[in-house]
Amino acid sequence: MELASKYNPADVEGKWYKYWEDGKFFHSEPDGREPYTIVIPPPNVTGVLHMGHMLNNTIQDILVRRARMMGKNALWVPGTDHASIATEAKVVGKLAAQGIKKTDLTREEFLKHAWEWKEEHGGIILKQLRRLGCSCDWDRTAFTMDDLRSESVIKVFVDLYNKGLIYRGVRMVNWDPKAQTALSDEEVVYKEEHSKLYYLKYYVADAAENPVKTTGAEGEVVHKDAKGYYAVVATTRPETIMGDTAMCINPADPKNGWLKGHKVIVPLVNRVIPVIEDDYVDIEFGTGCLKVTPAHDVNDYMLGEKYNLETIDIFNDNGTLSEKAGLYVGMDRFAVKKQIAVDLDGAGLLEKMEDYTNKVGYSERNPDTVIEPKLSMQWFLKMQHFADMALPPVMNDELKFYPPKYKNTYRNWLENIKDWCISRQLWWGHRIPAYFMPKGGFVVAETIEKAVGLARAKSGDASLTAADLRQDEDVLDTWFSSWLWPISLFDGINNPDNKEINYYYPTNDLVTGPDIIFFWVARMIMSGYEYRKDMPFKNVYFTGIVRDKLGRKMSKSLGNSPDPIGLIEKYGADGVRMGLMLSAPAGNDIPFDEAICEQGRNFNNKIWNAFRLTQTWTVADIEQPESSKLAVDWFRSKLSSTAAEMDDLMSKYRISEALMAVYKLFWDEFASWYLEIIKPVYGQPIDSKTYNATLELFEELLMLLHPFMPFITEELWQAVRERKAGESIMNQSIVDLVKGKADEALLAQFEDAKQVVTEVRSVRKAKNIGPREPLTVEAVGANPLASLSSVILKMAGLEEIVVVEAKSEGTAAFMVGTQEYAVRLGGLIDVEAEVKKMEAELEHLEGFLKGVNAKLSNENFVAHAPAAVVENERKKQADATQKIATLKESIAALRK
RNA sequence: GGGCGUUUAGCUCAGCUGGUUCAGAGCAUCUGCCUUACAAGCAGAGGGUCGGCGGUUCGAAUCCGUCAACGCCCACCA
Repeated sequence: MELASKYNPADVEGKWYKYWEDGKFFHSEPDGREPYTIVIPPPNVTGVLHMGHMLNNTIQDILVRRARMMGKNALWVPGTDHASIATEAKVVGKLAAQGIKKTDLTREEFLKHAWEWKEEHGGIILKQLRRLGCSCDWDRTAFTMDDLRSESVIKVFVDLYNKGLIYRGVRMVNWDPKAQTALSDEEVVYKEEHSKLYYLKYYVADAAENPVKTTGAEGEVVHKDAKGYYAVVATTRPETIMGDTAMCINPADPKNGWLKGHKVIVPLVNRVIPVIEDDYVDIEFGTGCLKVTPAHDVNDYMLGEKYNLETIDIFNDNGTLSEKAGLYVGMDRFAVKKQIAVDLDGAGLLEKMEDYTNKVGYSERNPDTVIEPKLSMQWFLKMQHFADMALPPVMNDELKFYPPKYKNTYRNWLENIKDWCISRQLWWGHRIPAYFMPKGGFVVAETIEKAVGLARAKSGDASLTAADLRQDEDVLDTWFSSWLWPISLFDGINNPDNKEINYYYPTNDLVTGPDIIFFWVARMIMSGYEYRKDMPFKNVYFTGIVRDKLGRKMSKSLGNSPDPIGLIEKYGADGVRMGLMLSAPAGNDIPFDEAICEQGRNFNNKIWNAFRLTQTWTVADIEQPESSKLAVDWFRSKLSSTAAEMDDLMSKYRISEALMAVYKLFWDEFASWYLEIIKPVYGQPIDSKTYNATLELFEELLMLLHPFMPFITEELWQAVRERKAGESIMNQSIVDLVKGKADEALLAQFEDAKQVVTEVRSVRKAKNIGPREPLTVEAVGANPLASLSSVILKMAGLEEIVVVEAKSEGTAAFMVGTQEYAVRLGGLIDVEAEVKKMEAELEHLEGFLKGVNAKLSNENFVAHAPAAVVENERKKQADATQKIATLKESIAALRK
């Protein structure tokens, strides 16, 4: 068979993926084996694959494929998230492009459009994951809004409500005026912004009946002009003054003490408001006077509660000013901000403006929308109960975080937990199962039928029917369904004692980004303990963020994100997987440079060509050369020790290091040493013993590589020998490889032999001697590597290695350990260069010896250091002394 | 304003509780090679006073303190 000299991934990837999928090799059912389970972090149903997904899913696939080959019953459950707000925003956008406004549609009509969109775009990402090679059990593909998952969500809501953990109430929430919904605290992203601090005049209103009494005390600041006394308030939000219902000072503030007990006038609005006192106010900030707008600021709300202030909500849901504002009604909040500054200034009420930098909250899903703190009626989940359960297992490492630094982040959040606003004023999502009764009040139930029953009982009106009940319009936060994912995927909410949940739960590894540690990871841990009394996963592996090579986040607007499918087409899925993994140590951000995929592709090619070499040989029943026998023994040991090393690295989630270990094993040890040793002279046949051993070793290498590079390894594994139908490399066991014993002594000896070969090659290069020019090497005194002579002869192109008492003239010497070797060069020797080289080494060694001697002559060292360390220093001393003597002799011999 | 993390070769990173022959890897670089598996390759080579300073110790890249730079998370200073 003629094989191309370059591996072409496009020829094989589709073929083998289909083979795996058709063969149901990814499918898992509970059985007697130990399970290994991963649930996918469900990507947004309408999303497309980006580099973050590529990284994340490559890691998961490596873990699950390796577990499968380690004899576990491995299951990776795929699925997608309905992504309530993000998807709804996309659908709204698409409808808008068609000239349809959401507000013109009924809920049912809108949902029809949304489902159509989901059918059209949903699943693209799952197809893309197949291109990557992901070994998900597609038969189990789930969706957070499919029937089972929806039923689970509703059931949990009802349960938590009945437990008194869910409540409904008017609270200050984060309002997204574009999507017109409340958001949780976690969905608000704060960005630093350059803005202005406006200093506004609030005139004293009651100077007539309550004369202003200034004390003249030190530090007092009194403002007065023709119109009377006034206070100055510094604010970044002048457009909210219509909602002011008090002004607040710190009772201990000497600047403003004279304002105590007075009333002031809100500028432009002309409302008279009281001056209240609270030590919440920072004396140092601005003027020490704070305007209090209970409806539009979280802290002001708190003050409002405390002092029973009136709350004037001046905004409509879409961010324009409402009737209650009295001024600027119908104008957008940002237009008002501009206009009111002009108007205040015109009225002489703006004392000054200063540049100011502050943090402004934006919607995570509508990144250009400024969040408005707003009072509204919402549903909340009490979190303290959950935080109490979820903190200990992580802190005591029952549930492990990799890297562990995220434990701090986690703890910090849980120790300052706030209630979770779970309702969203959206249509795409799980509708809250609360039903309002005609005469007020509501009931919470899984179904309308149950709700009717409850409503009759609660209201005492037995004639109530479903038509009388009005279901809450709101849906639940997306994360209120994803937090159940590891349970709901196995139907463990609806059916808590089923075989699957009992078998697969708790899952093993969760692979995700640290950006959703609060949104998702923490909450899954909470729901896990609430509904299974157990952790949802044993380990969490936090990946880094994929950045471009300049260290910037990848983003659409920067256009610095490569197209993953394009990369796969260019380098092959295996090449891209490898490129990503080589640059991805756990927990660090990944500066991704497309060039690294070349390394992956080149490695594929190397493997391909190693296979190609084996195909060129003719096999004969001839005697096995000594060197080949040694090579086989050595490489078996090498493979075992590397397999064990990989196992250790994988257990610590040091995936890129495990990959590097097998990369070097293949390229440096197998291709550069093993194959070169056993390679027959061109045209000559290979003995069958070596040939068979080589194919076995090659297969074993493919098995170790398979989790990282599934496609090429399957292709070659299938090509190495005839396979039965339905066989696949992905089902082979690597347990024996990992447990294999290595002959450490042989490995060490081989390293020395390799060093001899390298030294000889180095001499050849320095002296310009061709690689096939036969040479003789002298081993001075003895040759401890005699047993490996056949290997050294072949690899260094030597005629023979002779043991001599003293080395001859005209040789280039080198040392391996404490053993001296010398290459006979005849007339080619350059005495001066040789002496120079040796002198340099001598100098080096003498310096080294000096250091060792200093240590050993230090009484403190000998007295305090452990015996083994001292012993080692003595050995260093002896070795160095011997080497120095040898070198000196050599130099003297050359000089004579 | 708190908290965490990072700083080791040109680049990306290892280096665990201080001591296994003067600090390692991959990539990149340099030199020589189209040697019939592979130029997406082969062979050889060079390259770092471990961010600065101070301390503990017989001994520090490794522990402590401090400073600096960068990054991340959290927080109600309008």
